[in-house]
Amino acid sequence: MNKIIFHIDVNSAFLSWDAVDRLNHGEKIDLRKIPSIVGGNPINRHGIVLAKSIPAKKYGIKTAQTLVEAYRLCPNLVSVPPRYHIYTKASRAMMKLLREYSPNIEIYSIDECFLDYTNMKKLFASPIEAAYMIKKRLYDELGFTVNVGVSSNKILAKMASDFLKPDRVHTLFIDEIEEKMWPLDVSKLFMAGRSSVKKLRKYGINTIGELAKSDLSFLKHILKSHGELIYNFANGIDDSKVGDLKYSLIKSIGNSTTISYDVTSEEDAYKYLLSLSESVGMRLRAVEKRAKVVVITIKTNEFIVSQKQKKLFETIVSTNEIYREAKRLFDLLWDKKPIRLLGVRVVTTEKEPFKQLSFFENKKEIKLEKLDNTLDELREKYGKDIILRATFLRGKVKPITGGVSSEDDYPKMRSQL
DNA sequence: CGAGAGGTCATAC
DNA sequence: CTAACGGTATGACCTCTCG
Repeated sequence: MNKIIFHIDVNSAFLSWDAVDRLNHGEKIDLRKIPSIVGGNPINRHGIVLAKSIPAKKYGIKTAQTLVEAYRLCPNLVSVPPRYHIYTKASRAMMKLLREYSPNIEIYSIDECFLDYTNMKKLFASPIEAAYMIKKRLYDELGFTVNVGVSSNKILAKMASDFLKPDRVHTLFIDEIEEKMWPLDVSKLFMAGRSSVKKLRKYGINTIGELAKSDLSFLKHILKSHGELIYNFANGIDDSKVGDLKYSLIKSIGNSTTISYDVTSEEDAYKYLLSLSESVGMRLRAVEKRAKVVVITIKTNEFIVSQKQKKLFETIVSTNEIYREAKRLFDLLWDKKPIRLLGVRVVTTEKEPFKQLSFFENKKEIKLEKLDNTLDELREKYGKDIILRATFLRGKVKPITGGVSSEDDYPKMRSQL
Protein backbone atom coordinates (compact mmCIF):
# COMPACT_ATOMS: atom_id res chain seq x y z
CA MET A 1 0.00 0.00 0.00
CA ASN A 2 1.35 3.39 -0.97
CA LYS A 3 1.98 5.82 1.80
CA ILE A 4 1.68 9.56 1.82
CA ILE A 5 4.52 11.24 3.68
CA PHE A 6 5.02 14.96 4.22
CA HIS A 7 8.26 16.66 5.10
CA ILE A 8 7.74 20.13 6.55
CA ASP A 9 10.71 22.47 6.69
CA VAL A 10 10.63 26.05 8.02
CA ASN A 11 12.18 28.53 5.60
CA SER A 12 15.23 30.22 7.21
CA ALA A 13 13.94 29.01 10.54
CA PHE A 14 15.85 31.00 13.17
CA LEU A 15 15.74 34.12 11.04
CA SER A 16 12.03 33.82 10.27
CA TRP A 17 11.13 33.16 13.86
CA ASP A 18 13.22 36.07 15.05
CA ALA A 19 11.68 38.32 12.43
CA VAL A 20 8.14 37.33 13.43
CA ASP A 21 8.85 37.99 17.09
CA ARG A 22 10.33 41.38 16.28
CA LEU A 23 7.31 42.37 14.19
CA ASN A 24 5.05 41.24 17.01
CA HIS A 25 6.93 43.57 19.32
CA GLY A 26 6.42 46.58 17.12
CA GLU A 27 9.61 46.54 15.14
CA LYS A 28 9.02 47.97 11.69
CA ILE A 29 11.68 46.19 9.68
CA ASP A 30 11.07 42.63 8.60
CA LEU A 31 14.45 40.89 8.75
CA ARG A 32 13.29 38.46 6.08
CA LYS A 33 13.08 41.25 3.55
CA ILE A 34 16.58 42.66 3.99
CA PRO A 35 20.03 41.04 3.86
CA SER A 36 20.23 39.73 7.41
CA ILE A 37 21.49 36.85 9.47
CA VAL A 38 21.20 35.32 12.89
CA GLY A 39 24.83 35.21 13.91
CA GLY A 40 27.04 34.38 16.85
CA ASN A 41 29.38 36.78 18.59
CA PRO A 42 32.88 36.93 17.09
CA ILE A 43 34.27 38.45 20.28
CA ASN A 44 33.64 35.11 22.00
CA ARG A 45 34.90 33.30 18.93
CA HIS A 46 31.38 32.13 18.17
CA GLY A 47 31.20 34.24 15.05
CA ILE A 48 29.42 32.16 12.46
CA VAL A 49 26.20 32.46 10.46
CA LEU A 50 23.43 30.41 12.06
CA ALA A 51 20.67 31.41 9.64
CA LYS A 52 20.33 33.80 6.72
CA SER A 53 17.52 35.69 4.99
CA ILE A 54 16.84 35.10 1.32
CA PRO A 55 18.20 38.54 0.37
CA ALA A 56 21.38 37.64 2.28
CA LYS A 57 21.58 34.35 0.41
CA LYS A 58 21.65 36.30 -2.85
CA TYR A 59 24.98 37.75 -1.77
CA GLY A 60 26.38 34.26 -1.48
CA ILE A 61 26.15 34.10 2.29
CA LYS A 62 26.00 30.56 3.59
CA THR A 63 25.14 28.95 6.90
CA ALA A 64 28.24 28.29 9.06
CA GLN A 65 30.29 30.95 7.29
CA THR A 66 32.25 33.28 9.53
CA LEU A 67 30.72 36.69 10.09
CA VAL A 68 33.83 38.24 8.61
CA GLU A 69 33.27 36.45 5.34
CA ALA A 70 29.60 37.34 5.43
CA TYR A 71 30.34 41.04 5.89
CA ARG A 72 32.86 40.89 3.11
CA LEU A 73 30.16 39.59 0.80
CA CYS A 74 27.57 42.11 2.01
CA PRO A 75 28.88 45.13 3.91
CA ASN A 76 25.45 46.40 4.97
CA LEU A 77 24.37 43.05 6.36
CA VAL A 78 22.30 43.11 9.56
CA SER A 79 23.22 40.52 12.17
CA VAL A 80 21.07 39.71 15.19
CA PRO A 81 22.03 37.41 18.06
CA PRO A 82 20.27 34.07 18.46
CA ARG A 83 17.36 33.79 20.90
CA TYR A 84 16.80 30.09 21.45
CA HIS A 85 13.83 30.43 23.74
CA ILE A 86 11.81 32.04 21.01
CA TYR A 87 12.77 29.39 18.48
CA THR A 88 11.84 26.57 20.81
CA LYS A 89 8.44 28.15 21.42
CA ALA A 90 7.80 28.67 17.73
CA SER A 91 8.82 25.10 17.02
CA ARG A 92 6.47 23.72 19.66
CA ALA A 93 3.60 25.78 18.31
CA MET A 94 4.26 24.46 14.83
CA MET A 95 4.43 20.83 15.93
CA LYS A 96 1.21 21.26 17.89
CA LEU A 97 -0.60 22.57 14.83
CA LEU A 98 0.79 19.78 12.69
CA ARG A 99 -0.48 17.14 15.08
CA GLU A 100 -3.99 18.15 14.07
CA TYR A 101 -3.25 16.65 10.67
CA SER A 102 -1.81 13.37 11.84
CA PRO A 103 -0.85 11.81 15.15
CA ASN A 104 2.09 10.18 13.41
CA ILE A 105 4.76 12.86 13.42
CA GLU A 106 8.51 12.55 13.66
CA ILE A 107 10.26 15.67 14.89
CA TYR A 108 13.49 15.52 12.99
CA SER A 109 15.02 18.76 14.24
CA ILE A 110 13.85 22.05 15.69
CA ASP A 111 12.48 23.22 12.35
CA GLU A 112 11.76 20.02 10.45
CA CYS A 113 9.43 17.11 10.74
CA PHE A 114 7.95 14.18 8.88
CA LEU A 115 4.22 13.54 8.95
CA ASP A 116 2.54 10.34 7.85
CA TYR A 117 -0.67 11.38 6.14
CA THR A 118 -1.54 7.92 4.80
CA ASN A 119 -4.49 7.21 7.04
CA MET A 120 -5.73 10.78 7.11
CA LYS A 121 -6.66 10.93 3.44
CA LYS A 122 -10.17 9.70 4.15
CA LEU A 123 -10.71 12.04 7.06
CA PHE A 124 -9.41 15.23 5.55
CA ALA A 125 -8.57 16.72 2.22
CA SER A 126 -6.42 15.17 -0.49
CA PRO A 127 -2.68 15.19 0.32
CA ILE A 128 -1.91 18.17 -1.88
CA GLU A 129 -4.81 20.17 -0.52
CA ALA A 130 -3.78 19.27 3.01
CA ALA A 131 -0.20 20.35 2.33
CA TYR A 132 -1.37 23.75 1.11
CA MET A 133 -3.72 24.04 4.06
CA ILE A 134 -0.92 23.30 6.51
CA LYS A 135 1.31 25.85 4.85
CA LYS A 136 -1.39 28.52 4.90
CA ARG A 137 -2.39 27.88 8.49
CA LEU A 138 1.21 28.07 9.69
CA TYR A 139 1.54 31.41 7.95
CA ASP A 140 -1.82 32.83 9.08
CA GLU A 141 -1.59 31.66 12.66
CA LEU A 142 2.12 31.69 13.38
CA GLY A 143 3.46 34.11 10.80
CA PHE A 144 6.18 32.13 9.04
CA THR A 145 6.46 30.20 5.79
CA VAL A 146 7.43 26.59 5.23
CA ASN A 147 8.18 24.25 2.39
CA VAL A 148 6.22 21.03 2.28
CA GLY A 149 7.52 18.00 0.41
CA VAL A 150 4.98 15.33 -0.47
CA SER A 151 5.80 11.80 -1.52
CA SER A 152 5.43 8.14 -0.74
CA ASN A 153 8.45 7.87 1.57
CA LYS A 154 10.65 9.97 3.81
CA ILE A 155 13.70 10.46 1.61
CA LEU A 156 11.64 11.65 -1.35
CA ALA A 157 9.51 13.94 0.80
CA LYS A 158 12.67 15.40 2.26
CA MET A 159 14.25 15.93 -1.13
CA ALA A 160 11.03 17.56 -2.34
CA SER A 161 10.87 20.07 0.49
CA ASP A 162 14.35 21.21 -0.52
CA PHE A 163 13.25 22.25 -4.00
CA LEU A 164 12.53 25.92 -4.77
CA LYS A 165 12.05 28.00 -1.62
CA PRO A 166 10.32 29.68 0.11
CA ASP A 167 6.65 29.03 0.77
CA ARG A 168 6.12 26.11 -1.58
CA VAL A 169 4.56 22.69 -1.79
CA HIS A 170 6.45 20.21 -3.97
CA THR A 171 5.72 16.61 -4.83
CA LEU A 172 8.29 14.00 -5.69
CA PHE A 173 6.57 10.72 -6.39
CA ILE A 174 8.33 7.71 -7.87
CA ASP A 175 7.36 8.61 -11.42
CA GLU A 176 8.79 12.12 -10.98
CA ILE A 177 12.23 11.05 -9.77
CA GLU A 178 13.83 11.01 -13.19
CA GLU A 179 12.55 14.43 -14.14
CA LYS A 180 12.84 16.26 -10.83
CA MET A 181 15.67 14.65 -8.88
CA TRP A 182 18.09 12.95 -11.24
CA PRO A 183 19.29 16.12 -12.99
CA LEU A 184 20.34 17.65 -9.65
CA ASP A 185 23.95 17.81 -8.56
CA VAL A 186 24.89 14.81 -6.45
CA SER A 187 25.78 17.08 -3.52
CA LYS A 188 22.06 17.93 -3.22
CA LEU A 189 21.28 14.36 -2.22
CA PHE A 190 20.55 13.82 1.45
CA MET A 191 23.52 12.00 3.04
CA ALA A 192 25.92 12.79 0.22
CA GLY A 193 28.34 14.97 2.17
CA ARG A 194 31.62 16.56 1.28
CA SER A 195 33.72 13.48 1.51
CA SER A 196 31.41 11.14 -0.42
CA VAL A 197 30.82 13.74 -3.11
CA LYS A 198 34.53 14.20 -3.58
CA LYS A 199 34.98 10.49 -4.17
CA LEU A 200 31.98 10.27 -6.48
CA ARG A 201 33.23 13.13 -8.62
CA LYS A 202 36.60 11.46 -8.90
CA TYR A 203 34.82 8.65 -10.73
CA GLY A 204 32.75 10.95 -12.89
CA ILE A 205 29.54 10.73 -10.90
CA ASN A 206 28.23 14.27 -10.75
CA THR A 207 24.45 14.09 -10.73
CA ILE A 208 21.98 12.15 -8.64
CA GLY A 209 20.90 10.35 -11.80
CA GLU A 210 24.44 9.19 -12.50
CA LEU A 211 24.66 7.91 -8.95
CA ALA A 212 21.32 6.11 -9.31
CA LYS A 213 22.52 4.35 -12.44
CA SER A 214 26.00 3.47 -11.30
CA ASP A 215 27.17 0.06 -10.21
CA LEU A 216 26.20 -0.81 -6.65
CA SER A 217 29.12 -3.12 -5.94
CA PHE A 218 31.50 -0.42 -7.13
CA LEU A 219 29.86 2.12 -4.82
CA LYS A 220 30.13 -0.31 -1.93
CA HIS A 221 33.75 -0.75 -2.79
CA ILE A 222 34.57 2.95 -2.60
CA LEU A 223 32.11 4.09 0.11
CA LYS A 224 31.35 0.93 2.10
CA SER A 225 27.83 0.72 3.49
CA HIS A 226 27.33 4.41 2.93
CA GLY A 227 27.59 3.76 -0.80
CA GLU A 228 24.58 1.49 -0.65
CA LEU A 229 22.65 4.02 1.41
CA ILE A 230 23.06 6.88 -1.04
CA TYR A 231 22.55 4.55 -4.00
CA ASN A 232 19.16 3.65 -2.56
CA PHE A 233 18.35 7.28 -1.85
CA ALA A 234 19.27 8.29 -5.39
CA ASN A 235 16.78 5.68 -6.59
CA GLY A 236 14.11 6.88 -4.17
CA ILE A 237 14.31 3.73 -2.07
CA ASP A 238 13.65 4.19 1.64
CA ASP A 239 11.41 1.99 3.74
CA SER A 240 12.00 3.68 7.09
CA LYS A 241 8.88 4.61 9.01
CA VAL A 242 7.80 7.96 10.34
CA GLY A 243 8.46 8.16 14.06
CA ASP A 244 10.49 5.00 14.21
CA LEU A 245 11.39 4.69 17.88
CA LYS A 246 14.82 3.44 16.92
CA TYR A 247 15.77 7.02 16.19
CA SER A 248 14.22 8.69 19.18
CA LEU A 249 16.12 7.00 21.98
CA ILE A 250 18.80 9.19 23.48
CA LYS A 251 22.13 7.42 23.22
CA SER A 252 24.49 10.10 24.37
CA ILE A 253 24.46 13.55 25.91
CA GLY A 254 27.24 16.02 25.40
CA ASN A 255 28.26 19.61 25.82
CA SER A 256 31.18 21.40 24.30
CA THR A 257 32.17 25.00 24.08
CA THR A 258 34.56 27.18 22.20
CA ILE A 259 36.27 29.32 24.80
CA SER A 260 36.76 33.04 24.22
CA TYR A 261 40.49 32.71 24.79
CA ASP A 262 43.05 29.93 24.49
CA VAL A 263 43.22 27.98 27.71
CA THR A 264 46.76 27.20 28.77
CA SER A 265 46.35 26.41 32.45
CA GLU A 266 45.07 23.23 33.98
CA GLU A 267 43.14 25.26 36.50
CA ASP A 268 41.08 27.04 33.86
CA ALA A 269 40.52 23.84 31.91
CA TYR A 270 39.18 22.13 35.03
CA LYS A 271 36.67 24.92 35.56
CA TYR A 272 35.32 24.51 32.07
CA LEU A 273 35.18 20.76 32.51
CA LEU A 274 33.16 21.19 35.70
CA SER A 275 30.81 23.62 34.02
CA LEU A 276 30.32 21.24 31.09
CA SER A 277 29.91 18.29 33.44
CA GLU A 278 27.21 20.18 35.27
CA SER A 279 25.11 20.75 32.17
CA VAL A 280 25.62 17.20 30.95
CA GLY A 281 24.75 15.87 34.39
CA MET A 282 21.60 17.96 34.64
CA ARG A 283 20.39 16.74 31.29
CA LEU A 284 21.30 13.17 32.11
CA ARG A 285 19.28 13.31 35.31
CA ALA A 286 16.42 15.10 33.60
CA VAL A 287 15.94 12.15 31.24
CA GLU A 288 16.45 9.70 34.09
CA LYS A 289 19.40 7.91 32.61
CA ARG A 290 22.87 7.03 33.79
CA ALA A 291 26.26 7.22 32.09
CA LYS A 292 28.40 4.21 31.22
CA VAL A 293 31.07 5.95 29.15
CA VAL A 294 32.61 9.41 29.50
CA VAL A 295 34.24 11.12 26.51
CA ILE A 296 36.17 14.36 26.48
CA THR A 297 37.13 16.46 23.49
CA ILE A 298 39.97 18.94 23.16
CA LYS A 299 40.35 21.24 20.16
CA THR A 300 43.62 23.13 20.00
CA ASN A 301 44.03 26.68 18.77
CA GLU A 302 45.21 25.06 15.53
CA PHE A 303 41.85 23.32 15.21
CA ILE A 304 43.22 19.88 15.89
CA VAL A 305 40.59 17.74 17.59
CA SER A 306 41.33 14.84 19.86
CA GLN A 307 39.11 12.77 22.07
CA LYS A 308 39.54 10.33 24.87
CA GLN A 309 36.95 8.02 26.31
CA LYS A 310 36.59 5.58 29.16
CA LYS A 311 34.07 2.88 29.74
CA LEU A 312 33.21 2.89 33.40
CA PHE A 313 33.12 -0.08 35.68
CA GLU A 314 29.97 1.30 37.26
CA THR A 315 27.40 3.66 35.80
CA ILE A 316 27.37 7.17 37.20
CA VAL A 317 24.97 10.08 37.32
CA SER A 318 26.20 12.91 39.53
CA THR A 319 27.97 15.99 38.27
CA ASN A 320 30.91 15.31 40.49
CA GLU A 321 31.40 11.80 39.17
CA ILE A 322 31.21 12.98 35.58
CA TYR A 323 33.64 15.76 36.40
CA ARG A 324 36.02 13.35 38.11
CA GLU A 325 36.17 11.11 35.03
CA ALA A 326 36.41 14.06 32.66
CA LYS A 327 39.32 15.43 34.61
CA ARG A 328 41.10 12.07 34.58
CA LEU A 329 40.71 11.77 30.83
CA PHE A 330 41.84 15.34 30.38
CA ASP A 331 45.04 14.71 32.31
CA LEU A 332 45.77 11.71 30.10
CA LEU A 333 44.99 13.50 26.85
CA TRP A 334 46.21 17.05 27.19
CA ASP A 335 49.61 17.75 25.65
CA LYS A 336 49.76 21.34 26.97
CA LYS A 337 48.89 22.86 23.62
CA PRO A 338 46.64 25.94 23.89
CA ILE A 339 43.00 24.87 23.99
CA ARG A 340 40.26 26.46 21.94
CA LEU A 341 37.39 24.10 22.73
CA LEU A 342 36.55 21.65 25.47
CA GLY A 343 33.77 19.07 25.46
CA VAL A 344 32.30 16.51 27.81
CA ARG A 345 30.01 13.75 26.60
CA VAL A 346 28.49 10.72 28.23
CA VAL A 347 27.10 7.60 26.60
CA THR A 348 23.88 6.82 28.40
CA THR A 349 22.38 3.66 29.70
CA GLU A 350 18.87 3.01 30.87
CA LYS A 351 18.34 3.84 34.48
CA GLU A 352 18.24 0.61 36.43
CA PRO A 353 14.68 -0.11 37.52
CA PHE A 354 15.87 -0.80 41.03
CA LYS A 355 18.94 0.32 42.82
CA GLN A 356 21.88 -1.88 42.00
CA LEU A 357 23.83 -2.84 45.05
CA SER A 358 27.56 -2.89 44.79
CA PHE A 359 30.67 -3.05 46.85
CA PHE A 360 31.46 0.41 45.69
CA GLU A 361 28.13 1.97 46.45
CA ASN A 362 28.88 4.17 49.36
CA LYS A 363 27.29 6.90 51.35
CA LYS A 364 29.26 9.56 49.57
CA GLU A 365 27.81 8.72 46.20
CA ILE A 366 24.28 8.64 47.51
CA LYS A 367 24.90 12.00 49.10
CA LEU A 368 26.21 13.40 45.83
CA GLU A 369 23.13 12.22 43.99
CA LYS A 370 20.90 13.79 46.60
CA LEU A 371 22.83 17.02 46.33
CA ASP A 372 22.51 17.05 42.55
CA ASN A 373 18.82 16.33 42.67
CA THR A 374 18.35 19.23 45.04
CA LEU A 375 20.38 21.54 42.81
CA ASP A 376 18.42 20.42 39.76
CA GLU A 377 15.14 21.11 41.53
CA LEU A 378 16.23 24.53 42.73
CA ARG A 379 17.34 25.49 39.24
CA GLU A 380 14.17 24.12 37.76
CA LYS A 381 12.11 26.18 40.16
CA TYR A 382 14.03 29.43 40.36
CA GLY A 383 16.22 29.48 37.29
CA LYS A 384 19.74 28.38 36.51
CA ASP A 385 21.37 31.32 38.28
CA ILE A 386 19.87 30.66 41.69
CA ILE A 387 22.80 28.65 42.96
CA LEU A 388 26.35 27.98 41.91
CA ARG A 389 29.40 26.07 43.00
CA ALA A 390 31.97 28.09 44.90
CA THR A 391 34.54 27.51 42.15
CA PHE A 392 32.57 29.83 39.93
CA LEU A 393 32.13 32.65 42.44
CA ARG A 394 34.97 34.62 40.97
CA GLY A 395 36.14 34.42 37.42
CA LYS A 396 34.81 34.25 33.94
CA VAL A 397 33.64 30.66 33.62
CA LYS A 398 29.89 30.15 33.65
CA PRO A 399 28.64 27.61 36.23
CA ILE A 400 26.67 25.80 33.55
CA THR A 401 27.56 25.74 29.91
CA GLY A 402 24.65 25.99 27.54
CA GLY A 403 24.69 24.80 23.97
CA VAL A 404 24.74 26.92 20.85
CA SER A 405 23.43 25.46 17.66
CA SER A 406 22.49 26.51 14.18
CA GLU A 407 19.03 26.51 12.75
CA ASP A 408 19.60 23.23 10.99
CA ASP A 409 20.55 21.75 14.23
CA TYR A 410 19.06 20.47 17.45
CA PRO A 411 19.14 16.75 16.81
CA LYS A 412 19.11 15.87 20.45
CA MET A 413 16.75 18.58 21.61
CA ARG A 414 13.92 16.54 20.14
CA SER A 415 12.80 15.23 23.47
CA GLN A 416 12.32 18.73 24.80
CA LEU A 417 9.99 19.86 22.06
C1' DC B 1 39.83 -15.43 15.67
C1' DG B 2 36.09 -12.94 17.93
C1' DA B 3 34.65 -9.57 21.30
C1' DG B 4 35.11 -5.35 23.43
C1' DA B 5 37.38 -0.94 24.02
C1' DG B 6 39.05 3.06 22.17
C1' DG B 7 39.79 6.17 18.45
C1' DT B 8 38.72 8.55 13.97
C1' DC B 9 35.84 9.91 10.29
C1' DA B 10 31.66 11.23 8.00
C1' DT B 11 27.22 13.12 8.11
C1' DA B 12 23.30 16.04 9.42
C1' DC B 13 21.23 20.13 10.97
C1' DC C 1 32.20 50.79 10.65
C1' DT C 2 32.83 46.45 10.29
C1' DA C 3 34.00 41.97 13.60
C1' DA C 4 38.73 35.40 12.09
C1' DC C 5 36.00 29.99 11.73
C1' DG C 6 29.66 26.34 16.32
C1' DG C 7 27.51 22.64 18.85
C1' DT C 8 25.34 18.04 19.29
C1' DA C 9 24.30 13.38 17.97
C1' DT C 10 24.79 9.06 15.52
C1' DG C 11 26.76 5.26 13.02
C1' DA C 12 30.42 3.04 10.48
C1' DC C 13 34.70 1.36 10.60
C1' DC C 14 39.49 0.71 11.82
C1' DT C 15 42.96 -0.84 15.15
C1' DC C 16 44.49 -2.83 19.16
C1' DT C 17 44.39 -6.08 22.86
C1' DC C 18 43.23 -10.03 25.28
C1' DG C 19 41.88 -14.57 26.04
